[in-house]
Amino acid sequence: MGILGGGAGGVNAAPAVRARALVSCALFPASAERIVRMTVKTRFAPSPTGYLHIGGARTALFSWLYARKHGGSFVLRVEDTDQERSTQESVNAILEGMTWLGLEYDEGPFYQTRRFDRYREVIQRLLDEGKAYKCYCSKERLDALREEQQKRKEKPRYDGKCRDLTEPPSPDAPYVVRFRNPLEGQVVVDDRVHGRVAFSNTELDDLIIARTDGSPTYNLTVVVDDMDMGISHVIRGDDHLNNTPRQVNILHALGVEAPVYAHVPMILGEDGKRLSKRHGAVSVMSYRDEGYLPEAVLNYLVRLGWSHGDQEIFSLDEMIQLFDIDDLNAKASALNVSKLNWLNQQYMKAMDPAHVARHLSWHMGQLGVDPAQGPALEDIVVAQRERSHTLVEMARNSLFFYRMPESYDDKAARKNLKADTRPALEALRAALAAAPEWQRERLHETVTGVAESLDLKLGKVAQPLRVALSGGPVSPPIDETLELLGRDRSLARIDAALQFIDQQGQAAG
RNA sequence: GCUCCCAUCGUCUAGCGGUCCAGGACGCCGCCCUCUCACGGCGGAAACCGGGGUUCAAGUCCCCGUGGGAGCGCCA
Repeated sequence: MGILGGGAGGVNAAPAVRARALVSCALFPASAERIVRMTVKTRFAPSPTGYLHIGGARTALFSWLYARKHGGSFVLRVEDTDQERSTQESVNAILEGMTWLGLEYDEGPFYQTRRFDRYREVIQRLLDEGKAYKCYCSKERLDALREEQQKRKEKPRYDGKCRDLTEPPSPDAPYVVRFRNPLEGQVVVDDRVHGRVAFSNTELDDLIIARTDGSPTYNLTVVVDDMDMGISHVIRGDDHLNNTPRQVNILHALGVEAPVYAHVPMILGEDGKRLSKRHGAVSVMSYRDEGYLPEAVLNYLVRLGWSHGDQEIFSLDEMIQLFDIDDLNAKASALNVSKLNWLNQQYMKAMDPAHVARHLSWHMGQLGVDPAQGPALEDIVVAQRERSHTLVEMARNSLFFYRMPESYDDKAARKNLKADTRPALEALRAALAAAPEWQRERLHETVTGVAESLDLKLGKVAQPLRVALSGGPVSPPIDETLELLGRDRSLARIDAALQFIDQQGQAAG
């Protein structure tokens, strides 16, 4: 079960959806048809000002899973209205991260900068309908206002000076457009992870929806896009929870229903503090660089804030089938590298070695090794996966299969490559040179044979041999190591070790 | 400062009023296995933030406190 299990997959999800829809029908017969037809559409809407953040990747994963589970679609939208900070490199980096994780989108990427005409149209409509107004207040006045309010220990907000203005102060005075937020009542958000959250309209002010240059702001573009794109479920970080009532008000002013919201908690660093660069791996691609399999990262992320009983390992199909927003935790969760390491190893052990080998190949390349010049990587994977947590670790520990170790591990050499062990190495060299068949079981017999003939325990001959072959105290079982390394390389390394022992002897004498 | 959110082992979590002297996982400790390191197996230490209620019964519901976090931009 688990990792490799294709199994039942998403097919089983369909009846569940239907069952839920039927319940809704019973409660709201009038809207039954609409509910049944409503297709799930989720979105991931990063702003391209950096890399794909691990927290962003998790909300993207949740959105993606939810869409997949319900046979809906997943939209990628690039929120690049801040033209100062948005870059194409960043867009590429985000796309690269999504691709590496395998979170393919069904629609998009849509760029907000290409939809300015549409936003202008909506802003104009709001203006025409009196649901928005022009504000001529200068930045200076606004700054002063804010400062004063803070001094008075009040929540800084716009005072509505231009709200009821009928004439502009001067014919071509510059202005921003503000949304006319309701003065009374409250906005209730039925959040799928936080439950019912009520905000009083008196806490909200008239936010700017168009800047002096006419460009739209975030709260406006989000609302227009979610509306136009038919987003049914907005799954995003809970740092947006406070923006939600404003967005709901704009949506209502536009005459549409708000989508379902699910504000997922943010991810914390290992120290429980807000994730930042100093925590190391914050970008998704750094997880590739550090040797994690995308499947393991996905599994790790899905378990952060979500669970299904005691199950720890989920195949993609299982995730799709079992994931539900209602099972999301409301508490922020801290990253835990040791658990990721464990999971990654579980995946390396359970997945098809050929698949793991493809990833390992990239890491070998990073270390300057051409895997074609040595044992098949698939075999290396099988030999090393039990003693590696990451692909980087696996690659480093496997370097000796592809090139002569530059030096011996100090401690290991002192203990195992010395005059005392020379006879064992010599005997091994002779026996291995004469071995009729270079094959694991035979090699095992050869090594144990040498040990017996010298009346030594296996460890007494295996360990010096290990150091001779690998340069250090750790390697796969000695027979396996020999088999993978091959006869020529093995003999050459024993010779080198014998020579090393002699040199040490001379130096000492 | 104001508003909103959050609170079970170190960490990720189970728990959806009685089955909890709180279960699982990672990590940690011990033992077993063993040619090294591991893997694996077995065992162990380790938590309901505090205080009030509600109830026959509270980790589970309510309130307050405390502690964390987020938002309050012509950023997104």
